[in-house]
Amino acid sequence: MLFTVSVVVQLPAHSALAGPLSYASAQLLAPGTLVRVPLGRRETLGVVWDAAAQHDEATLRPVTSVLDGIAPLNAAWRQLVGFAAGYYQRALGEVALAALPPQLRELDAAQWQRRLQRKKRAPTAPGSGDAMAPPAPTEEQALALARIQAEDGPFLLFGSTGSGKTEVYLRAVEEALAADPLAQALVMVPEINLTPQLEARFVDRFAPRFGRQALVSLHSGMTPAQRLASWLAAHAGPGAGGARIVLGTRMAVFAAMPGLRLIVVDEEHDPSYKQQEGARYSARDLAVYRGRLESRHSGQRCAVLLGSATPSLESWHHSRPAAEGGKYLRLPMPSRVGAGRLPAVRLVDMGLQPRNTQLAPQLLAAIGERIARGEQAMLLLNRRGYAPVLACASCDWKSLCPHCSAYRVFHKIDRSLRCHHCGFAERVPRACPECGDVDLAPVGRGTERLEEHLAHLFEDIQRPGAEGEDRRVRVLRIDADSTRHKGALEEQLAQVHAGAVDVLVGTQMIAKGHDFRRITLVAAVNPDGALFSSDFRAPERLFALLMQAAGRAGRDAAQGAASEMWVQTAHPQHALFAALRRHDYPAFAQDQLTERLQAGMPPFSFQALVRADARTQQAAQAFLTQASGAATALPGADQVVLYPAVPTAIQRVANVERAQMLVESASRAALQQFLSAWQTVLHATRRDGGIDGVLRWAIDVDPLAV
DNA sequence: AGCACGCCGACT
DNA sequence: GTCGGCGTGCTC
Repeated sequence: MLFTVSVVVQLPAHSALAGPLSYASAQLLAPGTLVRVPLGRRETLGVVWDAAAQHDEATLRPVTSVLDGIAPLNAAWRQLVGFAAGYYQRALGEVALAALPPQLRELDAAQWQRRLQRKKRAPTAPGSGDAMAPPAPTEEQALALARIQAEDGPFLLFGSTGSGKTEVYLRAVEEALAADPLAQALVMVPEINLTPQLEARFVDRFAPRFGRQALVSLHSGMTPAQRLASWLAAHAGPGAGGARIVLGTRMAVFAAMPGLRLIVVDEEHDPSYKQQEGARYSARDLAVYRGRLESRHSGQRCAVLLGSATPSLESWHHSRPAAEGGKYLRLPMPSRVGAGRLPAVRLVDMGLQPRNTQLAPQLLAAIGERIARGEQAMLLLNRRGYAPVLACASCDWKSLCPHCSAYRVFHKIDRSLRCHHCGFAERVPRACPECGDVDLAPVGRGTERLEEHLAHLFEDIQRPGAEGEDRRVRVLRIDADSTRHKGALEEQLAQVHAGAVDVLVGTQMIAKGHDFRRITLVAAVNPDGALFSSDFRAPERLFALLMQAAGRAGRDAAQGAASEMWVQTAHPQHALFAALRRHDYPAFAQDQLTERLQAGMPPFSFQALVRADARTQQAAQAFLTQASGAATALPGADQVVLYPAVPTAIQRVANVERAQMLVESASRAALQQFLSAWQTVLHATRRDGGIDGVLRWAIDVDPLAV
């Protein structure tokens, strides 16, 4: 007797085979079982999806092998994957297989057996249990924890920088795990860079009690073997000697965890939670959905805890009072732990400075004072390289990228012109390629140039120190360029912590999460770009960045009162800065939400973006226009607005022209219904629409940048 | 997506 | 005369 099983395999949505495939099997295979199946000429990993049917069809190819020793993926996991595939408009198999560790795909039956044998060693003994006593929770923390215990959530922990959100996470995890020996917790952070310090805190707290192997990490910086090991430990669960706590980046939202009872999303506003290729899911939104699913399937609550000092406007809006329709429970923690006060915000009106002033004299003086006192300053400039453009003084040549509609950035360190979009790099020409003039001048400023400028300004200043000691001012730059090599970021951060740096210059990567105790002055050098950006979320990101940066300063109680956040701006009267000055996120959010409501933008409407890549801009737009013309009668179309096709912000990247079309609706359900119907039309338009040179297209649901 | 098959240019 | 370019087409 042969059974028929349906199996999902990795095939992209635009292939003719979108759904599960049918195979024959001698055994009855439970849904969620991992199998290897033949597909065309190759063999591939698949997941059994539906319950087996009983009829035997002789025509079906048989399942090659079953990955035994690994429990079937449970119903909650399968439903999460199914939901994500539907919501983000991707093939089921693509999402399912992308959610599994890549190495699992590569192991054939024999290799899998060998790995199983190797893994059969005694589990490590739990620790001795003598952890350092954690600090007593503050009143605010205790109150937040009590509500997390007592209510359903999802929760939005709205805690200012330094209010001790991490301590709340630690205790919430502790309580969740204590309630049930089989319980598991998932804790997510936005960036790999932030995992080591989070890991350290969790290991300190939990390794003595549960053993080190009870904590595993999942992020793209790990080797394939490590990722597989972590994933298997999470999937095995505490009952089989596996993991109790999973720490990770957005990919961890898909970790198989049989006993999941708590999901924490730290810095929930961070754009890194949105995947930017393939299935463009939001790990934060999926976390909320997963919490509901896990609760429903297990009959026990799986709590979801989102945390931020500057929540996304979506989450903030969701956490309005329940009487007004709010679905999340807001838990405010306004105070800073340890009496460290938030820094005073000082706005420098750059309109009053001579044109092209890079650093205002009063800011320089303030930095000088900090250095003289042996304190540190941090300068933020969101532009790496020396100058964003190199231009000829006598003709109109500029350092345009030959492959993109963008300028190549001048990097003085290796005298190169580098395109930050396609990677194309060349040595800086000796003379203008157009007219031969040797006078090529950098236009605008990046971190390299700021670093150089500061070194020059402080050339003759001596920092305090003993006689005979090298007392020159030490400037360090940290950005994607300075940290390209493995371990470089850690090494540079260590220098800052050790006090071997007086002035730190960097991009936003230094504003996030790192705890610099000796920094007492933070300055945003040129943040104005975001004030009048065409991206309606730019102010939200700027506010979050500045608040987060301000939080870097004055963490040390002794210095807190004197620490400062400086902002150089040509628009000091802007409402964003007024709110920043008062550290008043709620006021800022209220302003923004009012604007969004009036303009009918998210969270008061729902959006999707269809992006098309083509050989010519004309083809990319024609494809979208034609597909939209054929969409008027589709279900949901009457509640959906299709905007005209437009070139993307950077119209050409690596010689590919890109266009996009915004789709908007006041109803999420209508948008969903429309998009899934429209997929067919888009496929057909690509296939036989008669437009040459269309390379690919993709839908981005809930896009972050429109 | 892979991985084939399938027809036209520069080389062991 | 072959090796190999990537253009269509199929995979339960």
